[in-house]
Amino acid sequence: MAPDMLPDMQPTFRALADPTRRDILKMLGAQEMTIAEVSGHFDMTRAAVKKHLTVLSDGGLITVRAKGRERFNALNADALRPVMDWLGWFDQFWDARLGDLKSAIEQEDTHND
Amino acid sequence: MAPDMLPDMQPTFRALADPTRRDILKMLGAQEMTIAEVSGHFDMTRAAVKKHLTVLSDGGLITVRAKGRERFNALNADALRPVMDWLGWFDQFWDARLGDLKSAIEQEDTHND
DNA sequence: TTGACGTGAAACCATTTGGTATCATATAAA
DNA sequence: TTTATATGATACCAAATGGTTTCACGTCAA
Repeated sequence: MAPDMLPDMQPTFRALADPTRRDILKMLGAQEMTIAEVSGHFDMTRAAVKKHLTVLSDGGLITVRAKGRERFNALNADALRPVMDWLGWFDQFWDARLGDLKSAIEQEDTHND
Repeated sequence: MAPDMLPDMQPTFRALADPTRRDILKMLGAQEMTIAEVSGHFDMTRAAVKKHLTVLSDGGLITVRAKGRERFNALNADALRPVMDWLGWFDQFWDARLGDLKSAIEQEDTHND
């Protein structure tokens, strides 16, 4: 049972720390978009949006597919898994108002330690 | 049914974006600590740690209780709730490997829209 | 009362960050 | 082929960030 190589979450947490980037992620949840399309939703230059997309890509949160001269940016929600897991550690300190749900999850995840 | 005032998650996401601060949060999960105690675990000055604690406090992630000349910093895990909720929106894009758990959660949370 | 101790706060510094403008390059269309 | 389009990349800038040092202040103990 070698310990799993845990991914470096830092670029992901970093990517999530900016509100514009969080908005972009939600937008990409609806559909994949080119840089120009994403830029159309914000009051900033395409270059600035491009930088945000690079940070999101560094965090693994989006994937880029090239087609001709266009680049389609798509959400990669799986990159949120390590973040969710990290946050999940703090479940033990929450109020009991979600007790039912919590115990269900813990039972399901018992083998995950 | 007035829409809930959603908290400003930005200071919380910001606070989570730094690895030192994430480490501090986990430390405070074990026990509340003074600044000096927290500082003892890091290779940086007390002043630097104090700044991190301020950022964590701004994000609502810790509470500070004064006793004499000491300040006890305690974890406030409830501030992670909005973050978890925000991330939870992306569940719909995950693989189905947790399908059982997911559907259980969704059923439980149906009234939460 | 006099120190020692724990903390707060300010000034300062290098680096990072989020934005801009500008130019280069590859592809699509006329 | 020529031109328009979509993107990449670079230089530049102001502000924020993460760290330091230094000093002031309240509290506990001799």
